[in-house]
Amino acid sequence: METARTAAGRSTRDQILAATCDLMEAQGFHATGLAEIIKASGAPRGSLYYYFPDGKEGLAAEAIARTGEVVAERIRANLTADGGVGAAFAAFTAQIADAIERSGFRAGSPLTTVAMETATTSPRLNQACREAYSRLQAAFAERLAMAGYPAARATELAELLTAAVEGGIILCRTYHSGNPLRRIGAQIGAMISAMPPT
Amino acid sequence: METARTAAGRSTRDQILAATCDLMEAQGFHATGLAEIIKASGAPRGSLYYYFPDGKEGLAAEAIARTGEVVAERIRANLTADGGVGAAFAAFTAQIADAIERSGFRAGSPLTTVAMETATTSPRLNQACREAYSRLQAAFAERLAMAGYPAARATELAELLTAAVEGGIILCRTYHSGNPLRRIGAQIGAMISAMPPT
DNA sequence: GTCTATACACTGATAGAC
DNA sequence: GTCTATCAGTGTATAGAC
Repeated sequence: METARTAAGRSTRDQILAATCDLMEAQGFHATGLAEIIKASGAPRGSLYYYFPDGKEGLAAEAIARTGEVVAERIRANLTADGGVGAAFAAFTAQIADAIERSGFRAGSPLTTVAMETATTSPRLNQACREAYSRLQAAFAERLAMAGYPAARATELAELLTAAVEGGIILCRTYHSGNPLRRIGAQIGAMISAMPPT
Repeated sequence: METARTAAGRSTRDQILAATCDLMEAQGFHATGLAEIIKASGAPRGSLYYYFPDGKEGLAAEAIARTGEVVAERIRANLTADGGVGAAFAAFTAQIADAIERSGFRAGSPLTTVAMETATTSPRLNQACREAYSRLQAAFAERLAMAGYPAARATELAELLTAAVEGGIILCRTYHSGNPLRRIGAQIGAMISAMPPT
């Protein structure tokens, strides 16, 4: 399949997808209109249904999938195991807190809103969210396994880390401050450090 | 101000508010229409703007406030300190997991979706969410203080518990299972038990 | 590939009768 | 207090020209 390229080298399809990711992260599924996506992406108006014949739901499903990959990759890249997993996790959450602040509290937890909106109303988007969360958890688990945790324990702990980060981001965006996540990361980090991998 | 009562003894205003709480918990703010609220509440069509002259936003703000009070009360009632705070927290999360399953994964985290949708788009709803979350955290902190934690430490730990529960519920609703929250509650509970209140 | 025009179902909100 | 009628706006989606 041929893909047209813009001057910036990103395909029109890609621009639409990227704008969808951003807007749904900030506002969720229902608050984000197709018109808004087109406007934000700078893509040609007529090409949305050409590239995404399934309309808004198909577009959102792909956006969720991409977000899952991007975030999982970010976990692998930024959750370094130097100085122990506990300290590394605290530093990782602090990094996220910085990014949330820089975004003006529009970014963070890019799956949460859509996941909650569609958990029982769109099987397709629910499935996409499941797969995306599974990727995040797998990325955490991979890092924990590398730090010496047995596979089962790594999986279990990864689920806790995923939830703690999600919950922390919700508080950050609500309170317009990065500090809740920083404090949560520090506390979980200390707890991890106090408990051996065993 | 006089308040009309229905046969069931609940005011029309109350029915509308209760329906709004339920629907926004399941779907969020933008997906919930006023028509849907009227239908679900069984309230007279003409009375919505009579009781809530500020329209949807005012109605939602009150629903958020009520939800905050209800959930904080539930924390105080169900987070018993018997057998240590760690075990009590694990039991508390298991209770929530049961309720989520019983609801068909429509209930749980009644503030999350609206909080995320409106964090940067509606100052009024953002403020309502802040106050609601503060009540939850205060309820947790109160229980921790009763268990022997110094005030500052209780506040900090309460923030972690709030975030962990929120994050766990997101996973439960996404995966259509109560187990993520049960596992998370057990892990946090164990960590708390291993660390003295100091 | 992209455009415009358009269909048609809502949405939240208001006015005025009863 | 409640109802109905109505408004203007927006939502997604489609058809057909270019």
